[in-house]
Amino acid sequence: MAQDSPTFSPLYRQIKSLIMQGLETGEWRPGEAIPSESELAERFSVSQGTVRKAVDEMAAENLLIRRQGKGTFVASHNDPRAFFRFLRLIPISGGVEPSHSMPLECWRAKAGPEAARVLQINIGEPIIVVRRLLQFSGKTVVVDEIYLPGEVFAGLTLDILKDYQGSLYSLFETRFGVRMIRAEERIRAVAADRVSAELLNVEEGAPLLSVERVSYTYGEKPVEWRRGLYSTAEHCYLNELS
Amino acid sequence: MAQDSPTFSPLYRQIKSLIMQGLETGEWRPGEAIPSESELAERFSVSQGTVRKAVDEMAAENLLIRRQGKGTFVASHNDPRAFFRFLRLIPISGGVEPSHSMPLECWRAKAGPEAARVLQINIGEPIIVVRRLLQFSGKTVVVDEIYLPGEVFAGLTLDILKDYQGSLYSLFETRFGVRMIRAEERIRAVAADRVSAELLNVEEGAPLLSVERVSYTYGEKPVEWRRGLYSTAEHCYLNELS
DNA sequence: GAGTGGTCTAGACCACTGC
DNA sequence: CAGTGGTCTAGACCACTCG
Repeated sequence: MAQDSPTFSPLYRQIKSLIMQGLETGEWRPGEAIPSESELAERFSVSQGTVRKAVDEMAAENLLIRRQGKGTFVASHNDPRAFFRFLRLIPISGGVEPSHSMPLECWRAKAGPEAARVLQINIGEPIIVVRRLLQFSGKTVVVDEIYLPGEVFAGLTLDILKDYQGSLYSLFETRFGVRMIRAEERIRAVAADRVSAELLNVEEGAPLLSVERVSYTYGEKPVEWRRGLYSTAEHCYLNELS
Repeated sequence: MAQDSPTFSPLYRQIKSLIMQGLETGEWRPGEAIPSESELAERFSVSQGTVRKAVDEMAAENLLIRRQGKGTFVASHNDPRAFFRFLRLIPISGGVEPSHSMPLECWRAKAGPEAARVLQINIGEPIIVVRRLLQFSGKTVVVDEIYLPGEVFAGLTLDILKDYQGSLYSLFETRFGVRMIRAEERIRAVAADRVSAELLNVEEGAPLLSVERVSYTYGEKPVEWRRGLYSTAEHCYLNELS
């Protein structure tokens, strides 16, 4: 027999949607605790187990963080544990190195066809372009070019970037209320152009990793397009497959 | 107060271990169904919900596959849906291309220091080395060199590799009873050497993706060390971050 | 000790598959 | 229709954090 209710959605998913709404509307902000499971159960008139299943899924998606005895918290890029969530670069020699972001430029532009397509905006709409370096132990390992929709990040300047201590996504979150949830990276090998070669201190034409990233916020909305060139002389991109 | 029982392990994890044992010992083989939740609950003298939680975790780890109305099955690399689980290469133009593995050589050797370290065997122990190409739409995109512990894959020959229809991991699973569960890939950009350049039909010195993979079977045991050179002229390595 | 998340149970019912 | 996984409930108790 055919499926009885083609749009069947279990209760816990509806609860999940309601909690998602609370995140999107800012009812509960990154870093804050959401109400306890029993409170949510009462508010939504379901059993605690059903709330639990909704929260379980969201915790698995890195949207919420559970801490036994304390509560359930909205995930935040300010949390130092989240720092390497999107940066898969590690030193070949092993160990952990201090990293540092060094913004170079920040200017306004109009979206070309490609940026418009990726960011799902119209051609000609304002965008912001950022160029920056990423350094490990003082050595430049990544040169990034970052394209942001101007509407969302209105007011972003080089000074803001330079002054901010912490990761870029932490800045986006606290200053612009934009929380990156998910990203896709497309990786290729390319030859270093003259400018990048100089910045990365490698020969012109040396092989580099080209990492193109599109980041999404709530509702699968793309809000960042980034292209990075990684020098893999002393670092490598680590990926866990499972 | 300090934690009362430092080795506390919830019941569902113990059940999970028991089910894991069933997988490792081959009580239930890849592709087969494991007993129903109620059967397992009775066998282990726990409630169905506890079995459920154990199975949930294993399904999340791609060890088991649940199919409503049918049962719970041991994950298998023979399942066509598992084919792209470890291969993150896609055509830039989008779409799906037929891929084909072409083994070139297969010989015996003794483990050098590096292979021994990675595969956690002793230096000088027998290993098997395989060289092969991966082609998409008839074009060679990857050249792989694969190092396998000789003890585990005893009897592997070039003819076996050539005759087998299906993925390499599918062969390992059905013929040698070795199931790959997890892998780590370390990615760098390198310049094409003469031999690889010829095979991949690119210029010598052209930038290539170097993908080093270590694959693990049950018990975190490494059973494959692989180094691939990927031509990213028309393909790219796709990674989802979340 | 009060409050939180984490575990475990027992039972009812729903959705899907295949005979 | 019987058997499977999937959902939902209500309640008990455990482990952890903090004041």
